Amino acid sequence: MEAGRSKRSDALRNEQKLLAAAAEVFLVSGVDAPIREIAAQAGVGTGTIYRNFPTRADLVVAVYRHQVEACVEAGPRLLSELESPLEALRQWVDLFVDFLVTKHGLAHAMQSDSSGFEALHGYFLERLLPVCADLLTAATKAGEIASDIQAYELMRGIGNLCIGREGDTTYDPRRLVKLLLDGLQGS
Amino acid sequence: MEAGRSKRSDALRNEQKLLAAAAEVFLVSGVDAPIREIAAQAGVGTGTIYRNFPTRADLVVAVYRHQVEACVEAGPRLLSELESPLEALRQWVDLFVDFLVTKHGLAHAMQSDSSGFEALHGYFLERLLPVCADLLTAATKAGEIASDIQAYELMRGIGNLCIGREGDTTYDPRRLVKLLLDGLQGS
DNA sequence: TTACGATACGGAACAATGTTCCGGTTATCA
DNA sequence: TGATAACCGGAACATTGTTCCGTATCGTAA
Repeated sequence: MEAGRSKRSDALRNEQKLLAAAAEVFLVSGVDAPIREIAAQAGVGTGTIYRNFPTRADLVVAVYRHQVEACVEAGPRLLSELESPLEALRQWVDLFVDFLVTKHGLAHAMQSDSSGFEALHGYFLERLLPVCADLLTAATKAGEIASDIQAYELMRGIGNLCIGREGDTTYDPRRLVKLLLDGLQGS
Repeated sequence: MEAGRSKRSDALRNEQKLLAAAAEVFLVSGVDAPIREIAAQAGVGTGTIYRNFPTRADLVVAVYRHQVEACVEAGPRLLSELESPLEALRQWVDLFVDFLVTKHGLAHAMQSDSSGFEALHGYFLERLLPVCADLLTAATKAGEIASDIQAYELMRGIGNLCIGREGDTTYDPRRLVKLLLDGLQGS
């Protein structure tokens, strides 16, 4: 593996320009902003975007990779730092929710079944699902959770609850996620 | 009110043809099927659709109006039939969830902030929110609910949990909604 | 330094879909 | 039956995703 030679210098520059431009545009117009808008912001053609990031999900993943990884690392850390696994799960979910709600439209995109966002769903699952599963298992073993819900279902549920226009003071995803977690403790 | 003369007979016929065609297409392709597809199924031009149903939400509302109204009527009935207001709320939510998950993409559309679906959100809220609020208030007064969540937030949360591809056996909205309702009883 | 092949670039071109608009048609009524 | 207002169909336009190819640039070897 690692076949193929390294990229050309201008290609590398463009990749960086694209990442910066995408981060900027995502902030303003959301993760489903038109490709042309990102291309214009970066000062490149649309072809260059597709060459570097074949699907939109690839671009989103690249932009938010650091933050996702931070969430991945937080799982085991919280589990070791805190007495209660359930409390660790709660704090980890807080991080996850914060991440989702601060990225305009990301939660919506994560569960979307169109526009080449499937890969995004897959990436998040691949990285975060094991972390969540560990937290869930630990809390269950500690007898702090009565439900037998699976990690996948829980994450999808949390992700779905985070969907919504931001700035809506009458809908706070955090309140609902808290209710959901409360529900884990048994009826 | 009721100003304006009655519609022409061909206009009425087309309206019926459109409702039947839309119901058919929604079943197969979901509520965000292309307008042209619905027009073709009905055997009319796209202009005719826009004349009868200016926004996509208007068409969706017209197609599902009966079922929404059934849900509206079920609220007070359950409340009077059952001893426990919380149980009434649970059963009513069951009806609501059944309705959402059996309509391909409806839950998704309800919270969408684009494509002229805002009116759909508004219609559902206008009809169902008071019903949900009554159930919630009754359950709270009966001391069966500890949370001080508002009806709007609860309905949005339930709606969001119902978003997802159907046929996914690993994600069951009903299980998550149950957890959410369990959470209402207090942590 | 220059020439050449590989690589990457930009944007035109095509496809899918939403939406508007208008010339022609039809229903209604006097 | 004829006038007219309402209505119809679909062409035309706008937006966005995606592909493709002629051209420009980079890296390298002579």
